[in-house]
Amino acid sequence: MEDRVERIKKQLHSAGYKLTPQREATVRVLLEHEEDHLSAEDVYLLVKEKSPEIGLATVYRTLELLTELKIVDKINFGDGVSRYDLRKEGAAHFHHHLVCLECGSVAEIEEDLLEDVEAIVEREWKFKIKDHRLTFHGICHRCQQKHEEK
Amino acid sequence: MEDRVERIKKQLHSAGYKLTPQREATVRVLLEHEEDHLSAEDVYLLVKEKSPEIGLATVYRTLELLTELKIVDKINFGDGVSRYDLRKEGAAHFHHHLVCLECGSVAEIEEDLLEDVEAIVEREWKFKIKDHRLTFHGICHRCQQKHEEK
DNA sequence: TATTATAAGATAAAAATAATGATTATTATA
DNA sequence: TATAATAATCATTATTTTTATCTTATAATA
Repeated sequence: MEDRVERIKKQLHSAGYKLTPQREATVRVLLEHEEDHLSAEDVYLLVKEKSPEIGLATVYRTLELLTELKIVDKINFGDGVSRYDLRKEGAAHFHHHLVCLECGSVAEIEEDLLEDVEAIVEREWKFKIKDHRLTFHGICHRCQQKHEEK
Repeated sequence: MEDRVERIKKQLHSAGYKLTPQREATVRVLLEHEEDHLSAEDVYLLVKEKSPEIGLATVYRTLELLTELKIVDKINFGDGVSRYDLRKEGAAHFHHHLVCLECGSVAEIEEDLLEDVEAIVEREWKFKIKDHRLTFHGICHRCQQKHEEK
């Protein structure tokens, strides 16, 4: 945990920014909720628990900054709010998501899976891929089982 | 064009909705701009050119309805606005996008490309896939050439 | 320490979307 | 065809999310 904060601090520094207490608090919330997909509002409320004096605008600005530095990814599952997802360290590519249409759960897939597809796209469309977003919408295992029980 | 409107009309009917003049005007705008990725505002302005009496709320509701019926897909490229994209007829799956980070152009890929990946996800994660979203962010062919010229 | 730059906080503003309510149009039925 | 029931519309307002502004505070540098 501490070393990850430390590394993010360095990333900020090398881009000319500082890890202020507010920014650190925000980063820590993101680290503590790595599995979730928090909206700006979610992050704000969680940061507020520990640092009640922080402002919403600061959280927004921090998330924007972290997105710019590719420390987090801003994603949208179609529910109207942007969500922020910490990039895994050393991950060349953004991970994928499985969004359950019934219970709303969001699972992550770390494996790349797209290597072949990307090779095809780069070759056939002459498009230089920098990043990708892949989300599957469907029914998660648990919700499928619920149906079977009936 | 006419037959596509006709088919969308049938899709609406079979779901218990009607193709009102306002809805038809909206659908026609979508058909005429199939290559673009229009925001609700864009659609509204275009529909207004031909049917100036239409209201923004109607456009929003129509787009919502069309999304519900899977006639259009609501997508988000991360720029804050939802965009609406007509589903290709007979397309079992939503097409993919190539978003250029430099010029902002959005190209479409009709080919599925994900069959293998989906098979893996369904098997390994026991996730029943209903739909997917795949977007590549990168540099389009034209922008790459611009660089080479320099 | 004085000066300058950067960041924070609070609030207001903007933008996008959704909801409401009154009115009109359409469809089905008598 | 007239009437009732339903559905859709417009105009407006409200809500939600995000961004901008302005002042104050903090930190870095000369």
